[in-house]
Amino acid sequence: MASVSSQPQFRYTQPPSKVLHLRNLPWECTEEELIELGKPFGKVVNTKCNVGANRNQAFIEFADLNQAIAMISYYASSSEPAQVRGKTVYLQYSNRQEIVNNKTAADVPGNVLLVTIEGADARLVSIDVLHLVFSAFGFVHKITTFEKTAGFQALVQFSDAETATSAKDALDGRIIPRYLLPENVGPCTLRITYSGHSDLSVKFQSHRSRDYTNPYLPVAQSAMEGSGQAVVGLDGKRIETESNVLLASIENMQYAVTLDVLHMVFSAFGPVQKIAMFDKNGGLQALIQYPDIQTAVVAKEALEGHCIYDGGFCKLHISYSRHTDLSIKVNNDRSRDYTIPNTPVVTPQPSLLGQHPVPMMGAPTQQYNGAPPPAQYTPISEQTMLPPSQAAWGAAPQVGPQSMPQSMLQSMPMQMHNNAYMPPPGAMPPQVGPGMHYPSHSMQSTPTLPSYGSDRIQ
DNA sequence: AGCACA
Repeated sequence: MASVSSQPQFRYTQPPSKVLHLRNLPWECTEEELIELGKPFGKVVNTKCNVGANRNQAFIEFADLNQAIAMISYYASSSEPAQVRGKTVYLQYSNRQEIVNNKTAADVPGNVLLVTIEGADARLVSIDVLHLVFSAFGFVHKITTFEKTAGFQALVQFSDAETATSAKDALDGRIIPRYLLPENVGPCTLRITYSGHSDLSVKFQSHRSRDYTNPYLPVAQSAMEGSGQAVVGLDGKRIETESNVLLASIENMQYAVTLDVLHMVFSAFGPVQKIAMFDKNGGLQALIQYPDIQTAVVAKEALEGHCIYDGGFCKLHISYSRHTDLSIKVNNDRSRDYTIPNTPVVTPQPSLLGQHPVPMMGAPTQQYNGAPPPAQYTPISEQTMLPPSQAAWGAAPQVGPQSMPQSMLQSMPMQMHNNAYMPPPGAMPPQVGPGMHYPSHSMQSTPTLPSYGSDRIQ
């Protein structure tokens, strides 16, 4: 007797099953279409589409065997073949008794998305760019990134599955808009599924992971030390490692910059703990220590490239220092520790003020320590503070707990890029467009969501 | 046009 078992299971050899096997389906046939097809014959309890190498096969499982038989019988004698979108599909009993749906976590909606960034330059996509892209759909709580065999991947956590779904639906299969990437970075496609996670564990703010809900999360030590591992960020600019200590160098120092002037300028953004001034390469440099990173970030963003005195004099260049706590040995005219109580803080000498121009910036309308600002100092003007490209920006969310001069709150855009801190969900204005967080140049403030439509895809 | 895992 010839055994049947080795025979390919063709034609009518299959015994009846609640499960029907369909082939020759149109491209990307949906579950809904399968249900439509089977519904006249009974209750479709399960389906599986896009099966097989060509993804043009499918399964339909009925609640009852008789329903499957009814469908097969009907089309066996019908002059009209079964059709989906006008295309003839062929049915037969499946050789399985039930559909096993490998519903993985990737298919179950959740608040965390698994994002695979595809493209030769995928690794050059910074966490900040990802944050920008996904922030368009809601508050992004956390992001972690990692390298797997699948390539460069990220987990993006939203508050709920609905928000995550809207982001997934809009972004899956799209490329990251070119204007968000440095020019030398090639196209990067986003592949998005759901993650099984619901709450990511982020221990540190780093170039690999961020927790935007926790402003006080420490910055990873690894991110602090390696200046060499600076990441290429937006526009190909290096993203520096943030620090609570700023290194300021002063260019075109036509006028003497004193400790007190620096103290005043930098106090506009929060309490200055320590300042140390020193000469380097024939110029003056200073280290300015804040209690926290976010204050330093705000101060750096606001002051970088600006001049202490009008007329292009004493231009500030600011970077993050690798120090986190300055060691001030002695309080003198070059260094000071403002955290030590009862330290006499020398106010600017009247004689000096008479000889020198009035600093153009840095005078807070209200100081963090409650002391009234020296009357001699002109309050910051918006024009002085804002680079032209940023002047059109709208009001920005308040950052951090520091009491900031009201004039600054209104005029200064909070540049959130590279910033480990984001305000908690409650502090976010309801419709902050992603433009809000964009770095100044090349990005315009957009009150609406970015379009990922075909006009942007190229 | 021919049975889904990886």
